[in-house]
Amino acid sequence: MTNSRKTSFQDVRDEVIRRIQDREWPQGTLLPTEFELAEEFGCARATVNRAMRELAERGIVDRKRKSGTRVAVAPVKQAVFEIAVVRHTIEETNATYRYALVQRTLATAPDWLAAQLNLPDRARALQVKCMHYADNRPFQFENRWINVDAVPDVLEADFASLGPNEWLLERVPFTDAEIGLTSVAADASLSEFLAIPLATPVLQLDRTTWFQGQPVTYVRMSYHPGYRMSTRY
Amino acid sequence: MTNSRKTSFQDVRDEVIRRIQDREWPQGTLLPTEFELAEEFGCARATVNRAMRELAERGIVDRKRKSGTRVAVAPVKQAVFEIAVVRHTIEETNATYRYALVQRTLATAPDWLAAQLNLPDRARALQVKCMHYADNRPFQFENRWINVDAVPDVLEADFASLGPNEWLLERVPFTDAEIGLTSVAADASLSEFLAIPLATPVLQLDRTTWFQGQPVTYVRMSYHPGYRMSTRY
DNA sequence: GAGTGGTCTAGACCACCGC
DNA sequence: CGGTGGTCTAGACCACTCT
Repeated sequence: MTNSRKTSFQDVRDEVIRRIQDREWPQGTLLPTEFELAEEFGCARATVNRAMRELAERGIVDRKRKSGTRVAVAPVKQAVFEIAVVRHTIEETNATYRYALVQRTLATAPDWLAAQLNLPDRARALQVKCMHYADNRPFQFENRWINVDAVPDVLEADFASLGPNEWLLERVPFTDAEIGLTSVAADASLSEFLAIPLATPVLQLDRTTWFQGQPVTYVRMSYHPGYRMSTRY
Repeated sequence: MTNSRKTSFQDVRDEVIRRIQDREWPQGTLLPTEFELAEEFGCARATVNRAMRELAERGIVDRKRKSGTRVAVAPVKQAVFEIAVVRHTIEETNATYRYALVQRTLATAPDWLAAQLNLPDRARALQVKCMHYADNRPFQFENRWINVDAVPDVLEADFASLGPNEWLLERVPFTDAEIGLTSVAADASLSEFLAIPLATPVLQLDRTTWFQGQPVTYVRMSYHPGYRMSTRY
């Protein structure tokens, strides 16, 4: 016997998905109530609820009390990019990871950074520039500013062998982040570190992170040309 | 009185998050069992389960049968980019959207496309090039190929006033998609359409979509310089 | 084998919202 | 007001996996 002793919420979920995909329930259709579906599938209402809640989270259906559940009209597609530590990204491709510190400077935060992070006047920031290599080929250039007030310990970190990203993750797990993706032309510095011609198009990811409302760090990560950030959904 | 008549799964979830953020339960800590937490919070185990399942989905904790629940060590942060229809992206900024068809060509699929979409030999593909403007300024250039076998109706669509993206979404909701983001230099065609100098860095999003295993369309969307794809998490 | 999470049930009450 | 989804409970059995 197959392992279908009970009607599971996954059975309900998958069958509803099938009916939607097969146009048995076209866009905008009002679905049966949870009670009716529970009867049809011969299961408890909670089981149907579990299945439908998942569909609602995925944006496949819209649910409203009293109104009922409808097949979503314009499903908002979401692409989930996993932002992992660079080292993991590299090691996943079976390449050898190498880290190199380029510069570590303590200074008062420049105006634009103070504005970006909403820092008080004359706040101190630690700037860290470093490189990440895959099989000894330049993979990513990292340019980071760390809010010293938020992470006083950072003054004792030399970042000689461990990158600031991994260092921070171990100590100050952030609660909020803002990410941006742009395309920029390599300037003189970038072209040297990434070993590419001047003005080569480069994918640049910038991120600002906060811990419980306090700004922690701002970072710009520039990838080697040809890097493709990808995902499925 | 506040509406806290019962211990809700949200209370449990938020309290657990607090303890993790406040380092009461540092990374790697083994959490109490569901039964113990249920006792502590004075609620049913199912309630605790609901809360913990949500944290597991967010990657905040790792759960394993028998082993128990642990605070995730290197929380894999996920960035969710909403891939909306261009028109919505533009109208959200209160700009006026304008669409223009550039080219519509029916031909046999070129080899590279056949390979990309896994099409049979000599399959027909409809190529559609078009522009999306925001307040009459070039916003995005779209270059798309549509698998005619998957969407025969497409031959009757002229795409004169409605873009292929919106047309397809109404008819062939895809089930799977693969997305990539790269940075490219504007070629001659792109520099004309986007009104930018040759070789300007441009953010390019490419996407292949399938409907129940059958390839539907492949599209490259090139954004105007300065476009920043962003999100929070 | 035994401990832990995963799921299901049957019933209950509540919250929202359209009528 | 009444219908629908949202959630909680108490108990049960199952499935995975560590020892």
